Amino acid sequence: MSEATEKRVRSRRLSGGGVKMVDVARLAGTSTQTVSRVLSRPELVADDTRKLVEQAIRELNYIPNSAARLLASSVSHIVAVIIPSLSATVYAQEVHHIVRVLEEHSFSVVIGHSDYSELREERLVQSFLERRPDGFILTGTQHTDLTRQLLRNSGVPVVETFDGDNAAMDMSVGFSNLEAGRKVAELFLSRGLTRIAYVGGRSDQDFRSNARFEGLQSRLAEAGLAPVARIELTLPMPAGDGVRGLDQVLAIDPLTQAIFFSADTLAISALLECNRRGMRVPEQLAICGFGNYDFADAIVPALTTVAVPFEQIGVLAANAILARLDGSVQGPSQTVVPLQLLRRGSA
Amino acid sequence: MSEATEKRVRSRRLSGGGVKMVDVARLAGTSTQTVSRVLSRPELVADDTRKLVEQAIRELNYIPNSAARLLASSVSHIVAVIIPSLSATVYAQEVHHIVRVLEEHSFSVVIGHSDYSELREERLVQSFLERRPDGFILTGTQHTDLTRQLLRNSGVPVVETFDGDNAAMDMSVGFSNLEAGRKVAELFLSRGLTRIAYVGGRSDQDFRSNARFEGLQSRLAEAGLAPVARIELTLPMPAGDGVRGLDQVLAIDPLTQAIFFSADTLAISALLECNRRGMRVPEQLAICGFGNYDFADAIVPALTTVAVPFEQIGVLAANAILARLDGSVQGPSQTVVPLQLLRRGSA
DNA sequence: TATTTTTGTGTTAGCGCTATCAAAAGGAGT
DNA sequence: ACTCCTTTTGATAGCGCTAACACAAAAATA
Repeated sequence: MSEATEKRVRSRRLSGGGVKMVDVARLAGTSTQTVSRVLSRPELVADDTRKLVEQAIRELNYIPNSAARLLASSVSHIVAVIIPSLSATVYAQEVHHIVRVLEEHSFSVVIGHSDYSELREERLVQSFLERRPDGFILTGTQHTDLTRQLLRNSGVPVVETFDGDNAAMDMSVGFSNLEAGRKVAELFLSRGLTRIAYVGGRSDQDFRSNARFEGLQSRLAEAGLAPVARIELTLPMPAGDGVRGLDQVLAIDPLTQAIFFSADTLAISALLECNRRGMRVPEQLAICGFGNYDFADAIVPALTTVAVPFEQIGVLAANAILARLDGSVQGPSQTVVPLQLLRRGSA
Repeated sequence: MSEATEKRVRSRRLSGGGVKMVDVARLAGTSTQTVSRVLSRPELVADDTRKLVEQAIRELNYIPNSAARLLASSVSHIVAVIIPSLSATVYAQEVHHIVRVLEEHSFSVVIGHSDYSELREERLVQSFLERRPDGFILTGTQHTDLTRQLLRNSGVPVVETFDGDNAAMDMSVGFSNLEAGRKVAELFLSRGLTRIAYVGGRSDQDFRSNARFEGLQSRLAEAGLAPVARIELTLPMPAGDGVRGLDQVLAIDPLTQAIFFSADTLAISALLECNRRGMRVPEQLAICGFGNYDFADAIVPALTTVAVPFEQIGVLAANAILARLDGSVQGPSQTVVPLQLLRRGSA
């Protein structure tokens, strides 16, 4: 921001409302301390005084300054949330519920996008720490050393989400991507399918997709099989990438019998493309998605997929922060939410 | 938060890092003012001094306290965004781009959900004002009187989004819902369809859907027609509501020839249901959606819909705030982004 | 050389609030 | 009446930073 800007901003702000606690105190005929108490611990103030103060607050349209409060009390009532991107529905869903729960407890949520980059995440953590948040909610367990160090030093409660396979820094709320992969392998095997492919995000970007692939691979290995192809798409993956993934798989092995897509959006667009091409699903090609997306059961055939309780993850993550803050829970914790394989028409 | 909580939070915070600007100044052998300058206007500091200070900052892992900065300078670098809900893709998209643009200019975004309620919006505005944001981005132009008054008093730049039909408080970035409705009516009329229904949100919740309906209705009226049905669904509307809307329309008039759905999610689930029931689209029933959702052109038949540049709205809204803050733009402004009717298979 | 201007840095006084302690007022017990 | 508590309120001193000015040193000008 330019020098001129700062000036302009300040003068605007000063000219605006500008009612302070002293003004309220004066009008109510009390000290600022009493006003402060009415706001934060009204039970300590006599009823008559409290009403007087509340009246003055209303009359003056007084709005407390949270910066001054934070400075004096070191409580910000802010929770910082960093996700890869809000344009992926799963994260938007998660954040929705985080915001919902935290709003009820009068915490504000600040949001940042890591864009699937640890380095961007690090920068965000650094910048968010300036606001002295009371909690951090991150995605995944992959972070730079500096990120870890900064968070540890700050002493802020941290929840890592979406990864139930790896050790967390502090608290974690996730699901087992490994298990998801194994479940899908299990399903394909039970149908006697052997030529199985995987389509997911680039392995250097999408660590949780890697775990799903590993789960798939390990279960196949136990049956003496190996995936016929693994396609890596650059993040973020628009729905249309599903068709590209499908084509790449078929280019590698035209006789592929089953594909596990790391996201329902990909699976759905691939499935619809199969319909258009007259490729029969699941007879000719079985398709399994991940996430139980909105339209997964509306299309024909309905999409077989792994249901993940993303909303629940958001709620639990928010609650984990709250529980730590009010002291009802002390140490680290790891919560793993259950997955459900939804067997429908496509596999 | 309980009394015990506050104590715990404070003691945690005090024990944490706790490096302040004086510590940096001491180590660098300068005054705090010089450190402050290195952070905010490094060009004013001699190269040697600057390096010394930067070194000290790194060595101590110093992280500035934005609350103290705000208190002293009245610039928060926060923009508050209030949307109905993050679980609706359109708003998630918008917010994604708001966050993206503002992050680049080192602004933080705090998010709140109005849940389609003016009263909740009012409460959020009140609570966000405590953080002294440098800007507000709201959804729609429908607000309580107190909301307007608070915002006006605060002097903060405000952008209202998604509504290009009504007058804005300050700045606005939206599209004409009215025009959208008229465009769709035009399309149906050009196909010779006369029995036309509308499915959207409840009229006391979804004001922008109301405008779309009015557009539809007014254009039909010009042709001497009237909608055969208007279905109002309670928000938020999950995709499955599309089928309910479809059923309600057919219950009122089984001979309905065309339906305009106020959101693609509804239209898509209705269209897929028609396929399942063997109802031919568009011959038997034409369907038009709104929003050009992800899978709109992947289904069969492809969904005819109104494309709205939601991303662009996010970008423009963020830029409007930034432009106002750096003084390059002064007064109120209204930006109306263009809509595009995408004629595809379903209508 | 004397004088002005520019550049770089330090000093001081808050920003608006809360923690902490002090103290006054009222009530209960002896 | 007296002490001892409880309840309620106020005075004071920061929280960590920056704006505004003051001032010294260096550079430019006369």
